[in-house]
Amino acid sequence: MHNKLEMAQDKFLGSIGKLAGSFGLNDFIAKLYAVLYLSDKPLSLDDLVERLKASKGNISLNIRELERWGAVKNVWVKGSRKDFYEADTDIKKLVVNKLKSGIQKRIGQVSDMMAEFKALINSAESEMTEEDRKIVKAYHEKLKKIEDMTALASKALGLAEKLF
Amino acid sequence: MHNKLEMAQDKFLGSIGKLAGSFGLNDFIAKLYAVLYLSDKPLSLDDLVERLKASKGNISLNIRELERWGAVKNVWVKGSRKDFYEADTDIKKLVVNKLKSGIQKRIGQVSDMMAEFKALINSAESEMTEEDRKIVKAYHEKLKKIEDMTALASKALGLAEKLF
DNA sequence: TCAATCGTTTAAAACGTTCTAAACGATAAT
DNA sequence: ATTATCGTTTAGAACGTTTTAAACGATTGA
Repeated sequence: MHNKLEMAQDKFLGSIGKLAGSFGLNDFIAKLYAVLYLSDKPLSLDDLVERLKASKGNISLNIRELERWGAVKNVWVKGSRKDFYEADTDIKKLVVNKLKSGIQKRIGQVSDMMAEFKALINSAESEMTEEDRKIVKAYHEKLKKIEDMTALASKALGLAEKLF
Repeated sequence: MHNKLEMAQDKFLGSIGKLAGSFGLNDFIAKLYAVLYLSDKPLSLDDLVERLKASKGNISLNIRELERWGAVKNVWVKGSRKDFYEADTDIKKLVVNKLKSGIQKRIGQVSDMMAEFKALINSAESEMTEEDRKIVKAYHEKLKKIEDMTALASKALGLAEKLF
């Protein structure tokens, strides 16, 4: 590849990495995907080692993660016994799926969390003082607010799904 | 506070921490906010040290961060020269604001990133081979997809804003 | 059968982030 | 004035995560 193009890509990869990092996901896996996404042909593990100057192990690990996400697939290249990888270029689908499942998981976690907390504070009722009961009542009101918010989040997710 | 209540809260705090962590933000700051959110009265730095079994420094640092977010405010308690803190209980507002500004920032980053990348690959044009030109053309098509997606994200954000 | 070429696994190193303990300056009480 | 009580700052410790290099097993080719 032309040198200036590679330099341009490198800058791009750096930004992609930062962006991904700020979303709480690994920089490197994002760069890896980006390289495959921009490539006009499938790349081998060794190509990626060379392109990203990272260890085989690291790339192997993260490629498998990308496969698990359905973001990358293994393709056969005639005449080579290496594995070659190719990005699924439907970025929108990938991002939306990932966000959707992520949000749903979190909403589920919140529900579980709330249920457990409520069960615990209620089970303590028999041994509570009057003061404690007041506190617990206040808890329930505050928890209600959180529940309202998750309900809204669910609704918003449904709307967003239609939009995309 | 009643012992069982405290244990219940501790479990809750643990879950909150994990949840926050999975969003890429600090566990501890989430627990800190949660304690203040659930508390029926403002708490001092020392109260929080005792409640969370963490160092003063850590709490001081994270309280200031919460203040910066508008999630917590310093209140005066008659008869004490300590600082007391109180959670802003409008969780919905807090979460929505934080998400909104976060998403907007990211969208901006993507735009900047794309602009820079395009500028770089175009500036290289004069020294490019025919093959390079083909690659660049393919880049532009792929970048277009990303731009479409961010545009959609902006639109979705606008809709969500109305909903909340 | 032996050697070379793969991708994966693993134990340890490197790294950034978070946390702590101690020192500090500021303010208030004695 | 001196001491006690605050919150903040900071240098280093602790921690989890990520990355590497090397070893490995499996597969292909000679």
